[in-house]
Amino acid sequence: MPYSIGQVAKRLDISTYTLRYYDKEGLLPFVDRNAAGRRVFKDADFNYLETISCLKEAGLPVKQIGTFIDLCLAGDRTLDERYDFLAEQEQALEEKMAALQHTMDFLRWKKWYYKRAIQAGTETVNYLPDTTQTDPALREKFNQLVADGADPQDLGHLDR
Amino acid sequence: MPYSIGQVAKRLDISTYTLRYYDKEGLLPFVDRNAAGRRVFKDADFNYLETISCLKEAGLPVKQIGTFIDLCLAGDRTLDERYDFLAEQEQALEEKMAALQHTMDFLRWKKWYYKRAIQAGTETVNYLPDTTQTDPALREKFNQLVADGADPQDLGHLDR
DNA sequence: ATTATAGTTGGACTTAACTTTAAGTCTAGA
DNA sequence: TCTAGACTTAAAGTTAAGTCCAACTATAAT
Repeated sequence: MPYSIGQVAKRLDISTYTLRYYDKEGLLPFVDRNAAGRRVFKDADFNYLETISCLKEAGLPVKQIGTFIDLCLAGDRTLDERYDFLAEQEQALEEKMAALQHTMDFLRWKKWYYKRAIQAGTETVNYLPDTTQTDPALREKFNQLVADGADPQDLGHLDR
Repeated sequence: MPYSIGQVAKRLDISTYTLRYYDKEGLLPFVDRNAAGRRVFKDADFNYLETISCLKEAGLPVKQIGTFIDLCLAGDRTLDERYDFLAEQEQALEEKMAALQHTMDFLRWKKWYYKRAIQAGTETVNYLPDTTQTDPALREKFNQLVADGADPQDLGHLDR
């Protein structure tokens, strides 16, 4: 039932330094201390710890996570605020994931681009004549292939 | 056809400081200089700049982006290496997106959790009797609802 | 010719999120 | 009782990615 900082660190696969840093930054006000002043984590604390690591994964700065933890400890009168906070984070995360999907699309187009270059033995097959600029029609073609149902992951696949 | 650092900064919506920093870190070795020593960007450079911003979006550190740019400037003999580099980034990005989806799932479960709490007027509806620990059966129930085809985005929706 | 604006450099500063150090305390086992 | 290992704190150090400053140069418009 009670866990030391070292045990928690191992279980969450983070360092004790990090846990103490979080505590200093106000993320762990719920952690008890024993007579010797050492931190004593309880099972219920893992709910908070899971939330903290989720918000961290979502890209929130430590300070904002602290704000949320404060709301949690303030009791039922902050239920609405907590809901709104999470809804905002959901929205932000949706946007971030859409951006990453866009990045992924670019990566796949570039893989296809290099697949063509490797097969031709030279990057110039992708350039406009007498330039070092990528032929815009090529990207159009890639987009068309994807729009026509090709798997963008496969399009750039290359066996050597 | 030629662009100043300020024009490029505006077009990419980043600061001139950032562009100079990238240059200092070796990300822009392809940029020309005029007689006065000022950077002169050409149209072809935007291919590189787009790639840089994509890799940045993907979360790559500036140094690794520099490595890739170096490969690009080394000519056709690095085509394979460049392909592999991009394939690795694609893989890493897939993993990151999966992790973010997991984070999103958690956020939506918590929204549902708070929706219940708000409707009951107290968070205790979510706890195991006589504890402050979340009832594990509740999360099971949420997972079940999602597995049964409910939209997790809707499940936590709350009108007030 | 003067002035405003945009560019140059090297180097210092900032912020976030750790990470380490120093100096000391506590606890369990030989 | 002694020692190893885990803990405590405050404070300093690190790293990444900018961000800014000082001192200077170049260009364009009045």
